[in-house]
Amino acid sequence: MIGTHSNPDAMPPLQPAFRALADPTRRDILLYLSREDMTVGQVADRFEITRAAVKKHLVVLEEGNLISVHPRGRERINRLQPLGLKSVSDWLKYFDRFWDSKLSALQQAVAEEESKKDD
Amino acid sequence: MIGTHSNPDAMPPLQPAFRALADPTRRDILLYLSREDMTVGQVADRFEITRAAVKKHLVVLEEGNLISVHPRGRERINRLQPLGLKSVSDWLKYFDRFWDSKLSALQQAVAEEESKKDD
DNA sequence: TTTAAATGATACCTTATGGTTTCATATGGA
DNA sequence: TCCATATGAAACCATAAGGTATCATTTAAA
Repeated sequence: MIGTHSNPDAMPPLQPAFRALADPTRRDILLYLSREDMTVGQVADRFEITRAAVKKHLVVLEEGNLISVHPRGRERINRLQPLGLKSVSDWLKYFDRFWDSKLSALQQAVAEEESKKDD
Repeated sequence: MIGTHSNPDAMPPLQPAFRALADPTRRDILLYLSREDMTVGQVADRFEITRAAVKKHLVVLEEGNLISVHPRGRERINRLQPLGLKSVSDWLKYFDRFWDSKLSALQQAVAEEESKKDD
């Protein structure tokens, strides 16, 4: 059997992380946070959408375990959390062999040749 | 500047690929296709949703350059296309240093200590 | 040629998603 | 204490997304 969307516990679920990464604004936020921790307001200043919208994105990122939030006084510091990204990276690693190995390259070449008339 | 969602040409755009990966059913389809090429019907047999729904997923996967489709007679063979996945993997690679290096581990430890009272 | 099989396409429905506006709350400073 | 600042939260909107049902089209096979 493959997948089944279920989460046999243990490591963090993939779905919230993949969901979070699906939006380009959220991916950009992650890039900003990879350079420095930022308050909600600081992040919002980088975009043209409202602070409320940015706040929503931050919640989704937090649900995906891609960032952690740390209250400091009346501010909330948003910090990149690598572990969430790692789980996604690990999922992708499975496919490494499909492009990284010479065997794969060969298979590709054969396959291409085999279906010249298609596509 | 960071991101900006724009695509300076050259390599395939990330958005369609990330979008495609956001759905658990589509990720499962990719896993199936990593084992063998499949017709639309064969893929549909693996799920409980209708063939039409599966077909839509396949279109999204194709738009994300994650699969290629090859007509053969009245069938259409769906094949995993590693290159689309690679672009996503490359995007993620940027974050490797945030969990893979010992420096990062140190930074994490310090950061954790620094915000014990939070969270 | 007639029919069944495999797929494509379209219309329609419900819920999720990304955004905005507006109002409430908490906290640092004068 | 009083006020400005930083967020949080809720209501509301338009559009995207995932599904279904139904009908058209293409191709293998009897």
